[in-house]
Amino acid sequence: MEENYLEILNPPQREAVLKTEGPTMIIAGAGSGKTRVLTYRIAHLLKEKNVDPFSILSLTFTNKAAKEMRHRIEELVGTDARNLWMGTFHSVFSRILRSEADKLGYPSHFTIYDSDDSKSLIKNIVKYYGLDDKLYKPNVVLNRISSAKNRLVSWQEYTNNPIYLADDTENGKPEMGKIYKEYVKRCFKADAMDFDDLLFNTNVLFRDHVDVLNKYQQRFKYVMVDEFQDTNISQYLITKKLAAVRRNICVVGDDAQSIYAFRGADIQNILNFEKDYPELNIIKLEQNYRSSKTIVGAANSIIGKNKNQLRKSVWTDNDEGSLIDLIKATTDNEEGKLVASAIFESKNQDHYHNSDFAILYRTNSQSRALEEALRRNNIKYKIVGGLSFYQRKEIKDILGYVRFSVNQNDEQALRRIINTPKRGIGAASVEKLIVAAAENNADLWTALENATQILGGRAASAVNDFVTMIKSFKLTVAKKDAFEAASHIAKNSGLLKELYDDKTIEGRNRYENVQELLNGIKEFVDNPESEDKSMASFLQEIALLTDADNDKDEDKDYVTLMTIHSSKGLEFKNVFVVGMEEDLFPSQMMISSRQDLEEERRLFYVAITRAEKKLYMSYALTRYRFGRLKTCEPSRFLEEIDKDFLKMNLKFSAPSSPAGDYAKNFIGNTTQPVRKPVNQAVVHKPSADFKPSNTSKLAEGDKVEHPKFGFGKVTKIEIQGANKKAHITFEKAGEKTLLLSFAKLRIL
DNA sequence: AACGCCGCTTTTTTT
DNA sequence: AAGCGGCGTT
Repeated sequence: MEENYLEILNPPQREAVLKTEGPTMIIAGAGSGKTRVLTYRIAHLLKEKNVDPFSILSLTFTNKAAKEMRHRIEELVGTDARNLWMGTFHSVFSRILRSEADKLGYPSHFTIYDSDDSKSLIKNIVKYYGLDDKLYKPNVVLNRISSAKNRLVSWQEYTNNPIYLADDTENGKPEMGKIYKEYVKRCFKADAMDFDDLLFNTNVLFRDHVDVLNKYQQRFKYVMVDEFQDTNISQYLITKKLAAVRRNICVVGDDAQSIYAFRGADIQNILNFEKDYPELNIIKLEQNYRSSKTIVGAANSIIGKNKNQLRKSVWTDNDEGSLIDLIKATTDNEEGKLVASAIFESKNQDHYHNSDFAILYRTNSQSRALEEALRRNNIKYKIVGGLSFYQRKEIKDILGYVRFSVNQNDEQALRRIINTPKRGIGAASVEKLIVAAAENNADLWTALENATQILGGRAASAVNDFVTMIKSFKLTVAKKDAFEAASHIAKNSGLLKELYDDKTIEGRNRYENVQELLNGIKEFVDNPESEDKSMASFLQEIALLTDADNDKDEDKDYVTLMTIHSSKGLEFKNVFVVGMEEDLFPSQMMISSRQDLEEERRLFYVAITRAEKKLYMSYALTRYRFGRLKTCEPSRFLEEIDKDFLKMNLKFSAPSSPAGDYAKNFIGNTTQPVRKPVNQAVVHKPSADFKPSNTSKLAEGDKVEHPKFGFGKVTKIEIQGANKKAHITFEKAGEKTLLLSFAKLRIL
C-alpha cells in the first residue's frame, strides 16, 4: 500500500478514513470522493489495523459497486480483499439466510421470487378469492405488502391492527390483509422468498435466534453502509442489531440524494441514527472534486428549493466550465436527433470518446427515440436497465424448468412451464391440480404425481409424461454441473427445438439469447472462483443480479443510456438530461398523488451532479406517450435553475421533419390525445386462402366473399364507439348479418 | 385445447 | 405500441 495515501486526502476525508472505532456518520456531498474514502478506510483497517477481512461487512447499493470497490481495495492491499463481506443487503443476507434457513423452516435451496413472480402470484390469489382484479391490481397490492414488510409489519400484525383495515377500507380494498396472509403462506409453501422477505426474514432470524445473532455480532467487527439515505427501516434494524455489540458502525450517505422513498427508503434513518448513537461522530465531506463550478452551482440552485434537508454547502475549486446547453426540440424523435448531433460535434471538437457521454432520463420508455437517433448516427451506445436479460420470456422459460427441477414446490415456475411448449395441459387442468392439492393439504408436486386420479384420461397422461420428464431433470440437476444440466434441460424440454424452428427474426434472436444464457452458465462453471458449480448455486448467483451488474462487453467505448435512478454513484464527462417536461419530469404520478416534489427534485440533483465537464438538458414540445402524441410544457425544474448557468436557445434549431410538421399542427391546438380519423373501414385484401396479406379499403355496396357466409354484399359500414370499431352489415339473399370481425373478408 | 381477433390497460423509478 | 384477457372459432 502506498506510504503516503493519506496525503492525497483532504482533512475531513482523512478523518473519515482514520476514525474507524465507534459509530460514525459521513455526510458525503455529491462528487466529494466518497468511494475513495470508503476504499481507503477498508484498506486502512486491513493493513494498518490488521483486521481480518472476514470480520468486515460492507453493504453497498448495487453488486457492481461492491465488485468495483473490492477490486480497488485489492489493488491497495492484495488478495486479502477477496474475503471481505461485501455486497447489497439483499445478496449478503440471502447468503446468511441460506446457511441458517432451517431455523426459519426453509430449505437452504429456497427460491427467490422476483417481482414478476410476486405479481403473478398476487394475480392468482386475487382470482382464487374471486376479488375484483380492477380493484386489486397486482402492482398496487404488491406495493402495499412490500411497504408493510419493509416496516416489519407481519401479516398477523397487519390483520390485527384496525388502523390498516380502516385505511384499506377507505381505499375500497378491505381484503388487503387477507391477500397479504395468503401471499405469505403461498410463498412459504413454495419454499420461496421475495425481495422484501430477504430483509424481513433476516430480522425474524435475528429476533428469534439470539445465538445466530450473536454469532454474526461477533463475526462482524466493523459494519459499513453506503448510500445510507436509501436504506429502509428493515435494513436499518438489521445493521443496528449487528453492530449492537461492537458499535463500530459507519454509515455514508447524502440526504440530498435520497431517491428511493417509493421503495421504503426513509431519510428518517439519518435522524434516528443520531438518536441511537449519542456518541456519534459526524463528518461532512463538502468539497466537490468532480464537477465544474457551473454544474455545482446549478445543482445547488435546485436542491436549495427543498425544505426538508440537512444543511450543508457543497462547493468546488474546479474551473467555471461551460454553461449548460438547453436543447429545445419539436418532437421526441427530434430530441434524439439533436442529442445525437450534439454528441457527434462534441466528439469532433473536443476529442471525446463515446464513453465520455451519458444520456439520463426519467422513464425507461424514453430510450427508444434516443436509440434510433444514435443508431442513425453510427454512435455506439448501451442501455443499462430496462428489460433485463433475465426477464426475457425465453430465458425465464428455461430458468423456469431449471428452477422447478431444483425446487418442486416452486408454484410460479410450475405455472410457467407446465404447458410450455404446448403439451395439452390447459388452464383448466392446472386449476384442478391446484385445488386438489389444497384440498388434500398436499403440495403441488404430490398432486402432479397423482394426476391419474385427479384428471381425466388425456390430460392425465400428458401430466404423467411431464412428471417423468421433471424427475429425470431432477436427477440431472443433482448429478451434473450447471452447464451440463441446463443444456440437457433446454434440449429435452423441447424449448430449444421450438425456438430453433421459429425462423422469424425475433425467433432467431430468442434462440441466440438462449445460447447466450448457456454460454453464461458455462462461464460460471469454468470460473475457478465459483466453488459450487451446481445448478442450484447458479440460480442463487443470478437471482439478485441486475442489468447494471452485467458489463462484460469487450468494447467499452459506448454512450451510456439509463434512468437517473440507475445513474446513482456514477460519473461522466458529459451528461444529457433529456425529457425535461412537466408531467414527465417531475413525474405526473408525483404531482397527481399530491406528494411534494422534493424527491423528484433530489432526482434532478442526482442527474446534474453526475456530470464533470458539461451538462446538456433537453425537452420536446410534443411526445408520444401511451401511443399518443401529446403536447408538452417545459418542466418547472428548468425555471428553478439559476439562469446564470443556463445557455438558453441553443445553437441548434429544430430541423423540420415529417413527424415534426405533423406535431406542429397540434401545438397550441390541443393537449388532448391526437387520434387519426377513421373514415373508412380498412380490410385485408385476401389471398386465395383468406390469409390477410395486403390492405385495401372496403366501401358500402362492395361485393364480397366471407369465409363462412359465402358471397354477398356490404350494405352498411358504421364506425362506432370511442375505439372506432367498424360494424359491417353483410347481406346475402336478403338476410343481414352484422360482422364485427372482417379480417378475412374478400373484396370481389 | 389451440388459435385468432378484439379491446383494454399501461409506465415512474428497482433490489 | 405492446402485452394480456376475453371470447368466439377451429
